[in-house]
Amino acid sequence: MKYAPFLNYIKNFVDLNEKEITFLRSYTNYKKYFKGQYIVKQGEVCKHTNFIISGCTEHFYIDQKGQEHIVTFAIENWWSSDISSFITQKPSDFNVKCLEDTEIIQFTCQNQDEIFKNIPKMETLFRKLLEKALVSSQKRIVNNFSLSAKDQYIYFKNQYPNIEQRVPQYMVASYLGITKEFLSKIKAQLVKNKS
Amino acid sequence: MKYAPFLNYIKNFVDLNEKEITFLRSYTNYKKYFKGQYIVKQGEVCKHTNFIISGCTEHFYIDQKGQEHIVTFAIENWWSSDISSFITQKPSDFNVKCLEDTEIIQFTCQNQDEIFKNIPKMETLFRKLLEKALVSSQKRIVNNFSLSAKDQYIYFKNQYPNIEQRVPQYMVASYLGITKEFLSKIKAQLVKNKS
DNA sequence: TTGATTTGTTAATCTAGTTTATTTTTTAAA
DNA sequence: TTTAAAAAATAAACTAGATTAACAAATCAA
Repeated sequence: MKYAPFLNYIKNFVDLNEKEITFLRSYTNYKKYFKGQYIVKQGEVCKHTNFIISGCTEHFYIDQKGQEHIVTFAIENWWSSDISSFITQKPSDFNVKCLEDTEIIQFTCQNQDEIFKNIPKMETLFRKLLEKALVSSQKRIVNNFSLSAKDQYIYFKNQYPNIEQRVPQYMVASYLGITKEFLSKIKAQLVKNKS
Repeated sequence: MKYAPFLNYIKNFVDLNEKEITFLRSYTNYKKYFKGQYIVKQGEVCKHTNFIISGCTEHFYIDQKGQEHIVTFAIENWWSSDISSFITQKPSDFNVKCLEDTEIIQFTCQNQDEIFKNIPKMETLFRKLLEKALVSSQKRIVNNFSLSAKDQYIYFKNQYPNIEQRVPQYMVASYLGITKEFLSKIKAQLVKNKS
């Protein structure tokens, strides 16, 4: 029953009856990707909103200078897509790539509209999820303003304790917006000060 | 008719009938603030979502080191509140202060729920507004990653051409996350290179 | 109309984080 | 089990932007 983790997640927020669950299932679909595969590609339209039921993804882009920047990671029970491209249906500025074998439940823009029309509770859920996502995006900007690289790293570890072990260190550095060399220096410093 | 700019704004996105407009008006209220007054105060709960019909506000916070950071400005036809505090009804980490005399339409959390329950189109509108807000918040993080302070300033001027003339330069610097001295240097440099 | 406060400029010095280069450790494939 | 490739550590030279300080305009209150 591949849908179970998805339906359990939804159940945390809203109660759906049998009919609504059936509807939701018929307007979404399951997909499996392998490590290294792309779910979204920079330059192509992001056609789906994806919910991760297992695995781990990185969201990154390549800037004009050819530099790669990781915007975020996503793991089980997170949503993973490029909203900007999804809502405008224009080419995406981002890549979503699997760092592990990854299973998702996904739905298209059209199907999302149908879901919201037929199950208004789902639109309320999404409105609330967006509120939370906006709050944490703003929080990240604020941290960028106020915290040193070291404190941002500590904040990242506290907020996402499960992620650091699953991704290479140079990716954490990229997420933090610093070089891998500097993160290495920060970690050495933290180890020294602890003892 | 103080409500006109607000209703016109709404009309850009959704069609409301007379009954819905009446409902909306009875669940919102008009308020006027003078230059220098606070709409939201750090440490107090943000009780309203505010829509600016005239004027200009700054959203800022004071960090542990006592430093002030401007997170954003807001002018006519923008929403202005602290979502985090509004949705949790916990004390806000931010201040919203009027940089000019400012007129707003506002509604409480409870009334927002009533509005969404009675006019589902309004919840759809807000869901879409939140999507856009999230996209532009993410864009700001991306710019922070990729652009130099100079290019971020240029981006700011292009994206918000109306704001720079209305606020002092040191506030623009604060918004950009740089010192006023450095912004002054950047501007001198831009003037020199233009000629 | 003047003094006081707010805003903006310039320049010297300083520092958090980058760049470049080399070495070491870990991982994974054969 | 060996070996090549990927990831991490270390260190020196470098730079974008901060800090400090002194001063110049502009605005405002009285």
